Amino acid sequence: MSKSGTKSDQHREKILGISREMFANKGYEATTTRMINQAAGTAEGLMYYYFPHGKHEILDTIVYQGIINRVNQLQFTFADCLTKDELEQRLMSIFESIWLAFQEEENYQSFMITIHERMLLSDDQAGWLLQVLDGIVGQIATQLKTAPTLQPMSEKQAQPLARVIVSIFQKVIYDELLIKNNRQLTERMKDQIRPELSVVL
Amino acid sequence: MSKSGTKSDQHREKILGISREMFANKGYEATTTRMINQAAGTAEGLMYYYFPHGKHEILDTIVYQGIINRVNQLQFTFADCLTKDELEQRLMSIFESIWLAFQEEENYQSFMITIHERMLLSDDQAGWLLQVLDGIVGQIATQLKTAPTLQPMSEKQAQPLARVIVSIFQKVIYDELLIKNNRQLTERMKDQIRPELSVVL
DNA sequence: GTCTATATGTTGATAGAC
DNA sequence: GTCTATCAACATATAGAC
Repeated sequence: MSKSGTKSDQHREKILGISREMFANKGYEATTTRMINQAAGTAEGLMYYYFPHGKHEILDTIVYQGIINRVNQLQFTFADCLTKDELEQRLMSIFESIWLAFQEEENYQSFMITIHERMLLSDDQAGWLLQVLDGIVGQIATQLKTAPTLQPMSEKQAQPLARVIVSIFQKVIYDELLIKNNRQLTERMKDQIRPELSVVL
Repeated sequence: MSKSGTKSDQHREKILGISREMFANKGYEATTTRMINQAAGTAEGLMYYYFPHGKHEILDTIVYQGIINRVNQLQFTFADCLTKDELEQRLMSIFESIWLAFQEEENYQSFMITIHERMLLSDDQAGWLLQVLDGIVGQIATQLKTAPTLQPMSEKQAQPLARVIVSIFQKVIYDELLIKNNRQLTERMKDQIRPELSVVL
């Protein structure tokens, strides 16, 4: 809806895009409406035509977009993994997919905003992150139960194991993005993850 | 050094304590020097006597204190864990210790500031978090190698396993503190961790 | 819808008396 | 060391012409 390419909508989208970028890189409070208007190339007053409630309405809109856009699109199977090594390899490529998703500019910015401006958001607005991770856990658990490689796995074991695997992924992602400020997928990261997967499978 | 109870030092400490609390709860940018001065009960100008470079010097001082105070004081052993169940129990109590450490007011505030104001800090200032976690990994790995319960564990296995265990802990702590905004240790959290430990041991 | 001009309050920081 | 008074800059938001 209202996704049409109207000139006015383009202004609205421009403001949202610039804001998302600046909120993610400089922080919400440190980003002034003047900076947004200037970078978006729009006049001072116009912002309040599209967002009558001002700056905070922009933030809410961004995070809400983040929620609805982030439907899980990951697709994979373990059915063709006949050796433990192949299974490990498959999980590594799943990690790379997840990492890549977090690098996609809009996702990255929504992630950073969600973490850094948590106190300005509702529990619901921040919850999308947990939902995304849980979704991945669910998918991995489902596949684990049908993986030909491992000894037949009970429902009661697949779920915790899937959680552990996602914890391994999540730790690396959070450490790199939030602490080390690094967005490059390095061999060092993969060399760290591989033995961890190996030890739990 | 300079920990003496001089009147002036008390003023300095008061400003730092109030600032740490406010930076953690409201964010650095959203906290004004006026709020700090008022809450600390000190006059407008006095802040610049103790911190000539202003607001940012306070932030730097807080984070630097966070680094040097956070020497790892965790002590434990697996030598008396004769069954897998006892080992699991021991790891659960280690988790509770870590959780408790993150709840200690000063640690909690330093943690929140480090995450939320990451862009205002140097890599070095943010690095203490990784160091603390790595320290725990090291301790657990050392103990795993001498645990009577498990089949004798090679150096090459203990390290990844210890990393996995800490990943499990870290995921829960980050999810609760950063996303769910929860500081209470619930049974739900423990019930989630236990089967995960069980599946990797 | 888009613009310019401006109101109103707040910010971090300084000067200088005591 | 501690205070009061104040500055210049900047913030968000609004009014109103086009």
